[in-house]
Amino acid sequence: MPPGFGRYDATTTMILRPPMAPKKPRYWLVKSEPDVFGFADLAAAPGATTRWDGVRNHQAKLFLRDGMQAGDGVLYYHSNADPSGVAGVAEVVGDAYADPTQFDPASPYFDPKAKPAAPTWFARDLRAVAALSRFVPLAQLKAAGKLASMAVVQRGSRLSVTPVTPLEWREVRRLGGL
DNA sequence: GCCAACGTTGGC
DNA sequence: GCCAACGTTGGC
Repeated sequence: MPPGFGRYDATTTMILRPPMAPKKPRYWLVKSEPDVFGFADLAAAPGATTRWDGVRNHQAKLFLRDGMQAGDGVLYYHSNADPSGVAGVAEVVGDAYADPTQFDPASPYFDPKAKPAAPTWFARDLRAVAALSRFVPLAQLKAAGKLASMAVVQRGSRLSVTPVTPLEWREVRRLGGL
């Protein structure tokens, strides 16, 4: 090992890993009932973008607020549908912000305990990227060995926002013809 | 529409 | 802090 190696190494590390290095994309699955707001509704929205609000589960909130990053990939899943399954791909737009519905007494998502100075619930904006060429029904997700660990195929799974691994992301897209 | 699986609420 | 009751989710 040459003299001065440590200093050289420190310098290269600075160059190869600058403080502003882009973050690795993460992947998620969100559930929505197509009778309420399906992937087609998202694609037809202004800018193909909508506010993802009304999440009232703390675990899902943490994924939404702290896990998601702008640009992350999102699998758009239709729940309570015939059949249920993944309909399209979306992306995370911008940063998390306080969910305004928690402060709105007229909203079904109103939370009387929530304080504007310290919001309880958070929202994100999601933008439709592409419908799957082939809808991927839940039965197909369950039959795919690579997807056995996905939250959505687990019995009794109710979380409306769940993480997806890069491998799962690629496999669902492949099954969907993207 | 049924009902299993969860999460939350509230009495104690 | 326990836990029964209740409400909701979501597959089927």
